Amino acid sequence: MPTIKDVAREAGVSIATVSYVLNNKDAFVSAETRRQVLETIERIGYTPNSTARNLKANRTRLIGYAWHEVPYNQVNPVLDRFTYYLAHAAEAAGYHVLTFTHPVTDPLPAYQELINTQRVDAFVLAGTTADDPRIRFLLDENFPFVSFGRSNPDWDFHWVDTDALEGVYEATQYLIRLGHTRIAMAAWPEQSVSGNFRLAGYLKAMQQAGLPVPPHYIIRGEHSEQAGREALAQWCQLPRRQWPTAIIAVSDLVAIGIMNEAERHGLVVGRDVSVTGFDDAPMTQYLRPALTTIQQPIVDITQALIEMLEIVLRKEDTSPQHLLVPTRLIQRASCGRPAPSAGQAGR
Amino acid sequence: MPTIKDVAREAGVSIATVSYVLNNKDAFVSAETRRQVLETIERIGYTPNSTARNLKANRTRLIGYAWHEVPYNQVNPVLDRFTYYLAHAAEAAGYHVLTFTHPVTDPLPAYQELINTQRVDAFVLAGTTADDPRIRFLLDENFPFVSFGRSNPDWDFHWVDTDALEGVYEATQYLIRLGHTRIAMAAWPEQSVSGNFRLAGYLKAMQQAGLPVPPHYIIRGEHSEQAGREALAQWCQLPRRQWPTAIIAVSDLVAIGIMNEAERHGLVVGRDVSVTGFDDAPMTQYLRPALTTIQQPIVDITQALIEMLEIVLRKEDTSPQHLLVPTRLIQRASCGRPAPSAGQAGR
DNA sequence: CTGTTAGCGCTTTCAC
DNA sequence: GTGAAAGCGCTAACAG
Repeated sequence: MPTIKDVAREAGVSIATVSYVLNNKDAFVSAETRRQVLETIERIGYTPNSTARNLKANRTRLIGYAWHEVPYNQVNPVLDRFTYYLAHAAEAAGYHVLTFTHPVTDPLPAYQELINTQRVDAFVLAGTTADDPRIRFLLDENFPFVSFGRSNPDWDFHWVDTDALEGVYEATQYLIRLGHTRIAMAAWPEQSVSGNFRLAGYLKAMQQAGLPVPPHYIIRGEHSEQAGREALAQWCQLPRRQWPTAIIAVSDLVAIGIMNEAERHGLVVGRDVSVTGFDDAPMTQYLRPALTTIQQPIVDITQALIEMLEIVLRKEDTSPQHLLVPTRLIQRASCGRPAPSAGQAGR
Repeated sequence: MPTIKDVAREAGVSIATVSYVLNNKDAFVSAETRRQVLETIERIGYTPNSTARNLKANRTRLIGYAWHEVPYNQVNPVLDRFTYYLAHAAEAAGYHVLTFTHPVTDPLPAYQELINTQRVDAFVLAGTTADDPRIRFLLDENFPFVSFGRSNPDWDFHWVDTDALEGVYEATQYLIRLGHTRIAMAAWPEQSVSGNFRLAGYLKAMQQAGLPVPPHYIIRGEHSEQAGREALAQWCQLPRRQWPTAIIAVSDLVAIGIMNEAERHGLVVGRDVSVTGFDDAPMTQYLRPALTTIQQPIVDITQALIEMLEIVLRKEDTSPQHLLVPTRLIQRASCGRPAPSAGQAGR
């Protein structure tokens, strides 16, 4: 690989001059010399060595992003896409993404190591939780990062998040417009920050429409197919005329559990019971019936994150920025009007 | 961040000495000095700067891996997992993965750029095709890489691949053992290297069992749900007693199309028609019926790739290595015995 | 305008 | 055993 020295020698100039044309310090070099250097660079096929540049500039142009360890048979559909578009957005800004892994229960050493070795300039976080130790840690370390997802309201850091509250609010309104009055929600545990926003959207729509939300209409469970099954099974134990005619699931996976269990109970999804999910996971469009769901605007989110990161890395002392990105309701066959009898029964 | 100079000053030694203890050049430094330096390093919290080390050593300890651009609503389930485990295996070997993107139709500039800027030490390729331009390019450039997937047989490079032929062979045998005789296959276009191995596995089992494979039992199509639907629709146009009672799909997505179309034709999958997929995509276990499929041993593959890469990077002049990793058949509800009448009809 | 030079943080030869 | 010093490839004062 040719170095700056080779270019200098070949072009008959000093390495400084080469460096000047490389860095567009046009004022420092005559048009003619510039032309010559450029020609030489082209001819011998020279590209600056990024390691050397980075050493000099004390940066890496690398952004660290941790994969979440995931059980073999479970995948977070959103984060997969997220990683791709993050890399894409980062490249447009002149960065690359360094992906790393860590044990779910003990993420900090991996971050610490990357900071200590000065391997990355910043981190992008995803899948944040309440009291997220990573955020606390990076805040303490005063190391640059931006987060996809919120955490504790009193922690001040840059984040971008899906406006899940609004998204679920709209989905619920959609069900109400279809004529549903008995709408239930399969939610996540109370500790889940994002789960609570989704729940709040449901509650907001129900309240606004003056529809009752009996306590047993909210069932909390893990992020699993099983949790969806159990929720539906529980609702099916209510007296028939109290059965919800529509169900908001906190995620696609939970929605799938609900759909599968509905089938077991002889219910036709989209007719006897309407179901919505959240995420627009890859396969959901091919489910029978195809799942109505709330799509997260991953492309917008990754772009916003990188823009924020550029601000952070420029060290302009702006106060932490926050951005809520709107979702999109993907209407498919899993939702329909309530059966006439069912629709009335709630009144 | 403290540097090696800080350590030297604090410990009252030269930076050379610090470097010696850092690099375990034990012979060069007395036990006592060594102890002192270590203590100082610990005290001031020093970690060597990786950029400086890499500049000196003329390497990056970074492995480039390209995400495949993917239509928004389609995800390659295998490659998502692959990326995670690749990062994991790389870390165990002291490397990190740099993920980058490129337009599907024009991958080379992205690789070229990374090589020229000396951003990475090597590449890992995935999703290889026949005449894969990336392989040809890297071979020409003589740049280190290993590949998940084969390409042209006359190109000599390091690869690891799923033993898809054997996997489909076993799956077909499984269907034969269940009593099926009219087994069809939804395959990929002829240009697909991996598709052809899968097809060969099917043919091998059929031939070995002495079962007929009429030409219309092999339908080729793209990697899409639609392709699966179209294949089944075509088979359904045959006289009823020639309908296949079992279908090997070249991928899960195609299998889903087959299942969905079967439903449209009033066929119950697992009873009237058995279906197998390939990949064990995340959601397939939750389909109704759950999909019998062939799982690729991603963890083994990534580990093997990294091991090979270490050999390549050590520049030991071993001839290119190849490794075929066995698959696992995941038996679920989409396969059953043929209906008695159907089973006979083929004879 | 152009070149000389110091140095980014580290490793390693070579003297002592 | 230890340290001085050269140098990896580059940038940017500074001098001319």
